[in-house]
Amino acid sequence: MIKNKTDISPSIFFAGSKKPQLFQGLSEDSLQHILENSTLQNFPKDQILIQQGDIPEYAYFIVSGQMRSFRSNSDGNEATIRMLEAGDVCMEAVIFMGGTSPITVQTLSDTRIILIPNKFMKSFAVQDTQFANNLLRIVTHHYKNAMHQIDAMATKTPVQRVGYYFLQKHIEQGSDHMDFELPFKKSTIANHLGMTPETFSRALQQIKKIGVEIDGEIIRLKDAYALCHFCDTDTVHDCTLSNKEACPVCPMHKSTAH
Amino acid sequence: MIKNKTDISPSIFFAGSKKPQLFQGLSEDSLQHILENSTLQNFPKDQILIQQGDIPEYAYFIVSGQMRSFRSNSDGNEATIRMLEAGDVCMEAVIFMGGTSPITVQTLSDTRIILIPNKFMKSFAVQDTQFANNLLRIVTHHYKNAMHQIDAMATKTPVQRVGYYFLQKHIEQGSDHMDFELPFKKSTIANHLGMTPETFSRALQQIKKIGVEIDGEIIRLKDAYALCHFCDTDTVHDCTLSNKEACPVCPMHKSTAH
DNA sequence: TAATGAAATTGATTCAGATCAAGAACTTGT
DNA sequence: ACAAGTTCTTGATCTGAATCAATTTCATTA
Repeated sequence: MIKNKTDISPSIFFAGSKKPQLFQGLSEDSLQHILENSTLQNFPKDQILIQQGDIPEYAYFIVSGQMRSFRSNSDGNEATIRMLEAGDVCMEAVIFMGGTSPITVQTLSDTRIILIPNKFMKSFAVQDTQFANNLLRIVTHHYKNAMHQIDAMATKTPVQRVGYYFLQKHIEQGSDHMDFELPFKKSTIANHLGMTPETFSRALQQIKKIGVEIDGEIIRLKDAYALCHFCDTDTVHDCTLSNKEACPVCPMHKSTAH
Repeated sequence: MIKNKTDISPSIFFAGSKKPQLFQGLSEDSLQHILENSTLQNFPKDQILIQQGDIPEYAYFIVSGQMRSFRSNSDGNEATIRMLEAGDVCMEAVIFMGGTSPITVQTLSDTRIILIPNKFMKSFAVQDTQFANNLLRIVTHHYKNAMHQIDAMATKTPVQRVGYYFLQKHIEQGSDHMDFELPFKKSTIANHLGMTPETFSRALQQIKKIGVEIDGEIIRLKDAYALCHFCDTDTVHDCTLSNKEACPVCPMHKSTAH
């Protein structure tokens, strides 16, 4: 473990578009205090940072790179819980669960991470209400995503799951862009959506039929409403088309129509 | 909406075995303050308290009765997220998600509920660090359960899911008792475990073969280790048998053996 | 640029769990 | 205690996604 505290300056994550949720609304002092207690470290691809069943030592703030968290059973089957990119935090929820980690965390690329010690997280959450509330917002957000995942696996077809995932990415990257890039390997996304790579691949073929071009990693929408079939009550609010009548299946109109 | 503030006294939930997580560690003043801002109300069976897509107005603390939260899609398929009993809180996570509710909440029996207003929850969480940390603990716990649910649906067979559910209930109700009662209707449990009632029923038949008697709502273990097959790294820590060598499949021993 | 290996696609087959359908067991109320 | 409605169980069938298997495409490195 290389401690190079002096290397960490707030500029690291201010490089990104916006201040990460975890640090929003914190005073400069608080932020400084967090960074002083943390360490910055690089990890190679495919490194396991913590194993399911281990005691969590750190929360991981991703400066650059990709990771995933997953659970695996004795037969070697894996269920991907989250796929993470720069700006995301990981293990921050696990730390407050108490006990050992229910997930394994693994890098998917060379990754630069800020390690925030478990004990510091816990003690600082009690000291700083803003920090506690940031955590609360982040964890509830994860929980919401988990609800979606449960719902998707229980009631949605593979095509619907892929479509919903695409819709989310589309909205994330600004609905004005008609194309976006898959941020992860297809097999990783497939697992996260609870299906095999084969099924994912076949779902892509289906989705082409409703006006979505797929060119390797690049997804291109032929018209702005191509993914509206996959929208739901949670997602409409983030949709810039939602108030436009043109949307063929918008759940906002539906609720009043039906 | 009947406001009968004077009716709410801390004794209501102290009747249960232990102080509910939500109120743990709070000063008497804080607790009083919460109750003064809340209302107590009775609801009949099968009442919808909030619909998916609605703006959450309250967090629900269950004094007595049963509820469930679920998501449903346009085809009428439902995915049960949680099943709740006396002492549980609901919507406390949703309130901090922002936006509309991703879940519908429904009573499963006549139910007595303390309604804590959304706005009060949010403002009090910023005022009182202990309260924020209680929420954090509760929400992370839900999140952990959600992870299990995802994992179970992605990688476990129906029999394994039922077995794991039974193991949890067994541990909850004190591992010394060799029998316990299913707290919910079988079809509700089935849905929560991501299967049809038929599949649940067939899974019960399978489970009988490994030494679990099923007599209506009553589940009786023929030997203390009957459910150990379904244990995992998260659950061992709550298992009173875990340090006993007799456990045939304990993951704690496995990890060192393999 | 060719060679090697990994990832993705495509096809054929299998199988677990959903669905459909009927009957049994349990509740509830009169 | 009986009738009516649930809920649960059991059986038969069907179906969609997993699995198995073979290419194809793409990425990496010699």
